[in-house]
Amino acid sequence: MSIPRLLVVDDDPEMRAMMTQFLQQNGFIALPASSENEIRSHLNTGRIDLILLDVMLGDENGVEICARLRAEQDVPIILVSALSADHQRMAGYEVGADDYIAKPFNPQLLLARVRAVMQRARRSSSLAYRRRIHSFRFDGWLYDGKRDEVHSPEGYLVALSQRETALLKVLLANPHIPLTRDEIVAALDVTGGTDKPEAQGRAIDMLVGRLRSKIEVNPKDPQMLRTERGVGYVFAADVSVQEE
Amino acid sequence: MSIPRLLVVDDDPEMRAMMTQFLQQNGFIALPASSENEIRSHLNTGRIDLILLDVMLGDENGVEICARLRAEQDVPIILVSALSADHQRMAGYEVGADDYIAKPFNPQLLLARVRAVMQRARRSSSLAYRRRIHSFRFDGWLYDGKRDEVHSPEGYLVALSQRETALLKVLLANPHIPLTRDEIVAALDVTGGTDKPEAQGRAIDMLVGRLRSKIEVNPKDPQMLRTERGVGYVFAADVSVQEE
DNA sequence: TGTCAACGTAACACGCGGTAACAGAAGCGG
DNA sequence: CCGCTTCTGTTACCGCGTGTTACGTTGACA
Repeated sequence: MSIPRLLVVDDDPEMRAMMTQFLQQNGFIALPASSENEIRSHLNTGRIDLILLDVMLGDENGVEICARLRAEQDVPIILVSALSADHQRMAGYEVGADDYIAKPFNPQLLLARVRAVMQRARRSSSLAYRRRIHSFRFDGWLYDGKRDEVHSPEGYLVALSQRETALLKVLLANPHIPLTRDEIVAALDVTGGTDKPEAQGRAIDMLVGRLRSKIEVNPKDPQMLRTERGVGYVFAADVSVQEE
Repeated sequence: MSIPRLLVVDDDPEMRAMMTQFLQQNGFIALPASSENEIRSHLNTGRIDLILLDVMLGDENGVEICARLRAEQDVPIILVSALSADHQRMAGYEVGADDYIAKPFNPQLLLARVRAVMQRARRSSSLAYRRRIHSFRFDGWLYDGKRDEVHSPEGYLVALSQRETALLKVLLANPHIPLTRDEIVAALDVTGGTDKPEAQGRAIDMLVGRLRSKIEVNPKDPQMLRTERGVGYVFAADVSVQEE
């Protein structure tokens, strides 16, 4: 499956950072935004699968923005607000929001809602779903999101295990950012491996090593999957998204 | 559009009466039901636009019923429950419910949710209103629901057993989402095989294997019926509904 | 240069899932 | 009633992916 691209709209920089970070850790691509203009620019330039929209946006109003977007586009929207009063909720639904979450929220619940809404959207049209599948290019390599396959620069098909593919996807979604082992574990648990709650020993190191042995020219001197001593791992390749 | 027809499923007669009455007063046609059998009889005899399904149904379980219905039909479902714990919510969403309401609820909120879900269903193409979906196309293959037959991309008629066909239908109804063995078992028990209550050993694995051997080009490297280690099985083909 | 923690990885262990072989069960024709 | 066939669940075996452990290596820092 392709990696969902979410737009996180909140005028509080701290809140925005926290949410994007959390979503990134869980395998999503999360893009920050803070105004209606930014939302529109994102919608015009790239694919967006779902918008998390704060209701209180300084001088702008999330509910009204939601109404305007709904009038034009079919992108799923989840409203987020500190006001959980019923009438607020209703205002959200009446305006066409797909869901409504009250702040502060349980992160796991947020994930469940996001998935549920996206699942609904997917079910509603396999055509729209097909358009969402995309591929990545990185340093001559190609990850084909359609078939979940990886091709070397020479065109050979490289067989990666499920878990290795999952790791690669997490890296592709977070290029140039150092990921701690815990972050990777969190992201992989979503992508679907065995779910041990915590402390998986050195499983991540092994996984990284195995992936390196398959996609690095010289695994002893990794160029793409670099290690940041004391921190974690960084994907240092030039990553570009390949629209299908 | 005609007047929406809702199905109110609750085992408490008083609650049932209250809800149907309230919904009737607000312009809906509300039909009472108290068991899975009654739901199915309604779905078979007339149009139902949305089901309000109580989670606690005496000896039956709303969540499981929801899973089974979802496997076959695309009717919108709102789960209703006295338990509002987060994990309960998630169980509902995971199973494909369109929304989840905690009892006791604000009547106005109930109305808002019902309208929101139906609005969504309408927006998501007319799929929800095709009560009887007969045929599916998937990766060149054709499942003819009218004759319960499966045709290969080359046009050959492939003979599937009753149980294999049932599994295929469950998969077609849930493309791209991982189904656990338990979910598949639940769905199949309805679709009509032998009904052993629980724990069917590895029957599902066998069934999947046999279906693979018949519809996969290379059963050793399945492209459509993929396995998600530690989770279950995913139908990864491009599925499109074929209007009759 | 010595020390120690972090990292790489070989070797092992374990559990999930594929599947061959077998066993009932149900249908069918004689 | 008896074989024969077909369908389907059970059991057992095995391969493979993945986590664990152990040990060697590297690199930062005093």
